[in-house]
Amino acid sequence: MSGGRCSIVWFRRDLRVEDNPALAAGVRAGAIVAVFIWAPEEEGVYYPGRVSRWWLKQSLAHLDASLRTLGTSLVTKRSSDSISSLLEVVKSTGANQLLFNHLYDPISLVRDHRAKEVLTAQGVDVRSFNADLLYEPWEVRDGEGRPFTTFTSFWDRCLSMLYDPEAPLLPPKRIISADVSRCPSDNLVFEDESEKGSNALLARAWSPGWSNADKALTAFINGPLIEYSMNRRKADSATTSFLSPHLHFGEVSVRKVFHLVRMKQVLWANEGNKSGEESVNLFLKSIGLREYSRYMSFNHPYSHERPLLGHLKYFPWVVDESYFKVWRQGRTGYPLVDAGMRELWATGWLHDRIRVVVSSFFVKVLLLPWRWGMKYFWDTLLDADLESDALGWQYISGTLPDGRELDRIDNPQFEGYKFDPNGEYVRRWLPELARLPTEWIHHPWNAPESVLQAAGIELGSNYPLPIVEIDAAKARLQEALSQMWQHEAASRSAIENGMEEGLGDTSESAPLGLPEDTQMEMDHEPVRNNPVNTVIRRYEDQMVPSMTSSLVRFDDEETSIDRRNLADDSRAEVPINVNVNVTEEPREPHGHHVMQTVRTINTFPQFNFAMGQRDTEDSTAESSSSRRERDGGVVPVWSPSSSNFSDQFTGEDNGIGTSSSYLQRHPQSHQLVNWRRLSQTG
DNA sequence: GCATTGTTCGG
DNA sequence: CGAACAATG
Repeated sequence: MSGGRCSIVWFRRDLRVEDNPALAAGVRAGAIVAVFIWAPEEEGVYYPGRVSRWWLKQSLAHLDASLRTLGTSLVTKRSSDSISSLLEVVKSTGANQLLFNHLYDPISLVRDHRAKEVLTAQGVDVRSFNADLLYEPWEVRDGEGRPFTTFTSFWDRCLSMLYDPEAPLLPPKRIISADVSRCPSDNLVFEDESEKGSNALLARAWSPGWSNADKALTAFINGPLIEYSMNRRKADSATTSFLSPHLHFGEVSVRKVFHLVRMKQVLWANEGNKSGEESVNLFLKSIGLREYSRYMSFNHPYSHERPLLGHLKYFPWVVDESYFKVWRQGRTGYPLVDAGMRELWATGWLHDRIRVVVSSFFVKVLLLPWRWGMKYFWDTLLDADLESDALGWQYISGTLPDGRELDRIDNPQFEGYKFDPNGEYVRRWLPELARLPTEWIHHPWNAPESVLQAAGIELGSNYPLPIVEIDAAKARLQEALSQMWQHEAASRSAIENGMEEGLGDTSESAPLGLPEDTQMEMDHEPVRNNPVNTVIRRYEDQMVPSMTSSLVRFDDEETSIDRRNLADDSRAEVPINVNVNVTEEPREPHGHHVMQTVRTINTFPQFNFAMGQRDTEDSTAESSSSRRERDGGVVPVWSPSSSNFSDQFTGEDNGIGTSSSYLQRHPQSHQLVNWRRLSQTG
């Protein structure tokens, strides 16, 4: 069934030939132009870090080699605008079809939607596929057609869907190459000279590329998987799957992972191997978290820069560059934290447990704004992944409905006992502590002077004293929380009294070039209970996940706004705005940031409030809140639609499973950061 | 042995 | 907070 079709297969983060639906569709239809476009400027501040680029380079080479054995090769383009590059490829090859697999980060959502529009307008047939998830975000909904708001409910549903995730596709046997003689490849540069030395080391530990990913998967399933539940508490052990960078670049399909792992589970269940079965459940949960991160990103496109629960915008972050630096360098005086940070710097890798330790320390002990930490992870992690990392940091920061509570400080000393009982991990990464006996390895500040001397340690000199005592940290955190609640309450009452601005928030400024964290309004009613419009289509349909595809749903409910305007805004302009505005800005002392206000805000002020609470006069809410947003000064918004998707967290009677009963039960308090309480404050 | 209280931990 | 688990009597 070949014929006249010539398809561009646009590779992005699906760098594999196996179980690649876009590629498979192209092969089925006829000739293929395989394209990769390197347009990092489109990513704005999320320009990939050094190790991430190193991985990408290897992975592309690997993919190209595979494609060559199948009969074609990878065309590479350097671009500042993916869509114009696609148009060029269309022109130079005569392709009449564009095929790609879905992505769910906010920038891709907008760009891909536009790609589809633009190319379709040029007469190109555009098709897109799910290659990254077990189920598309819009397939997983509660009984009333709304997205789930807690991981557990989400994952339960995924595991009990009436249909299984698609079975993985085999790699094509042969590919018919289109004529690309007039479509030259650009040489892509992923590292500069200064980076080469550091990168050379990476190759010793990692082998990017889809067939290596496949080997890693097999090795994991036949090895560490069965012990996964026993070993997961150790900082050090090589018991994790090490699949995350492979998964990030789509070198291996989660569907394949899922199916293979499930088969093992069935096997072990039949053998009565309880712990093996449990191991699979735990491992699948981590796969589920990855799914959930995409789900959240799709439903809440702001989630990588705004807390999902709005109270955090009143949190008095300590905007202290020197703390930040100490953390990065692994000189906090807490051995487990420092070991983790040194490992991260040296290898681009951290065990999940240690990620939680260091990020939790960052947020709760140092009180630094979580997005700084997230950005640092982005820059340094080999498996840096915007959606997963945003979810992780939000979890740590207590801004997810089912995340950790913010007022609980984990003591790195005790975590050390748990995750690194023999101190091996600390000794490996902190040579200056290598001679300290295990008894003191996680709290050298308590060690007798003689012990320290024998170990060659002089605290405050060759290893620091704790930068903040844990008791002091607890007090500081409590103080910060009570300030946060006061601000929150004052601001709310100011708004209710009709003051235009509420109170200026104390929120994170926009350091490190990151956008200011502003509204995630607490007081908007979620009104998305319209299952009818939930997009349900067949698997190979034309649906591109995009802001606008989600917009469909509230369009119907929302009569007071100019829809065309809204949609236009969210599509074309947004990504450009992001790139333009989110650049490094000098930070000012008190977090007052001057940054260009993004156009979309002004063109679309009324959006939030049209959905807004029923018991508040619309106009009031409208003006105050939109004003605040502007006054905040720094609000890169790439789609007005996005805020819409977060208000479900804020409502009281949106019937999210058990949550409403929780709501009834817990009275408001200024002590606890807890979404249930928060929701009651409305 | 089992009910009771304390502790840990949770996506 | 509440569930699960541990220590305790």
